[in-house]
Amino acid sequence: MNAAVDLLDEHGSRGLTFKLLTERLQTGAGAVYWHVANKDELVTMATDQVIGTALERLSPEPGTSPEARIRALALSVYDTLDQHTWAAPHVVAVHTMPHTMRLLERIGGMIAETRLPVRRRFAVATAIFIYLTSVTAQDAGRAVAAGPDSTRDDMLRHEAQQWAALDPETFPFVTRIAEDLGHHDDRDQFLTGLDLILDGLRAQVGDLP
Amino acid sequence: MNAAVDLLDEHGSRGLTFKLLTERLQTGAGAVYWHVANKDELVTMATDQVIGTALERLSPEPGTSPEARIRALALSVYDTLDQHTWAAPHVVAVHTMPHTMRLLERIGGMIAETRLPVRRRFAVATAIFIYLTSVTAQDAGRAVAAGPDSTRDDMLRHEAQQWAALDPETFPFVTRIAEDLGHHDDRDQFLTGLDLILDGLRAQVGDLP
DNA sequence: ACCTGAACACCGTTCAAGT
DNA sequence: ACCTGAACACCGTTCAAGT
Repeated sequence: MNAAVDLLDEHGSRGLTFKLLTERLQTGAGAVYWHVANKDELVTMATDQVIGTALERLSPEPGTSPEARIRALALSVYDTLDQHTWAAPHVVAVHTMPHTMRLLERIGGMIAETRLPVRRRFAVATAIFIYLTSVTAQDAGRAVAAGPDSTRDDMLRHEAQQWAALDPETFPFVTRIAEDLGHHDDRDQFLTGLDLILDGLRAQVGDLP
Repeated sequence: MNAAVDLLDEHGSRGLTFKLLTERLQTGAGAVYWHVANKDELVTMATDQVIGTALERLSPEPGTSPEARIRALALSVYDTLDQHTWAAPHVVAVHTMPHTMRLLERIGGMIAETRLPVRRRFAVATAIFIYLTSVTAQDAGRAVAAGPDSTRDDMLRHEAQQWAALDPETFPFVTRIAEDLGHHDDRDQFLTGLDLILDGLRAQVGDLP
């Protein structure tokens, strides 16, 4: 399984083949199939393992507000998945896997410390959980699409140029913000959305220290 | 291209093969490759076309607040992508495609009607755009994972049982909300997160009529 | 300019046989 | 119980040849 994570880091989920895996493990294909049902399950298990490392690396930080700790937790997961860009798109299928359950449990625990009404806890905790996993997946997916050959900046510059080249009459907004895209950071962007959600949460709870 | 969308609806992006496509179009593989570079590009173009239909089906609804119109737009896209579950995961790669640009333009235009400071418009508009596309992608991805054989309810029930079966000591939150998962609706869930974001937006703008 | 379709390289999965 | 590795079915992509 660790070998699978390594190979996925090197080649991505598409680039991982049973040939590569059996070569590295010095075994036959059947050996792998004795432990997993198919390639999907293999990648899913590897993905859950990555989620596990994100939880491990997090320091407790007691004393701070639940919202701040949710923020820190979300960032830790974001950064970890950013290092394993192949993993994020598979978090979808992983809702029932052990480490991913631990992640939801942590978020829920923090929400429970809030003065949010009990009946709203499920909805808000899963909303944050879903925001976290799915936006991370999208950002990581874009990083994969960019490829290791072209740098992220090159790609953003290229995209910004395409935006700027659009017709300003039909695309007044997009053409005007095209240059903002140039110095855009996915991580900041992720935080902006997360903070909007946390602001919404505070608004529902009533903001007191 | 329309044939591609139909086949994708029938078989999903994995199930779409050049064999199926050339049979339906009564041509050879080379004919398809004359128009697209590879399968990825084919699916990307089909995905953008789906986004286009989501924008088409939307009625203008003038007079309502920008936030309410963003909500309606987001729901339209959500529902359309929900009917083409194969598409959502590919919206990532599509940020530069024509209809997807129109979507961002629309959101941005509505944000511009808000009293949000100009320098924050880019960040907030893309935050909403990213929330919309990526959460939709996750929900749709889960629908694909469930498969057409087992119903959604069966799957949720099964997942809820797994949650309930966890150790209540280490998973106090998850086990307690397990039953909420039973009558859970992805669409409501999507709205909960969206409303949190819109609440956050209103909090930043100052809520006036 | 656009299409044909056979050929190629490759990959996930299976399975009879081994230990 | 767990591993071996050859064999199978299939699929994306290419390309010389056609119109």
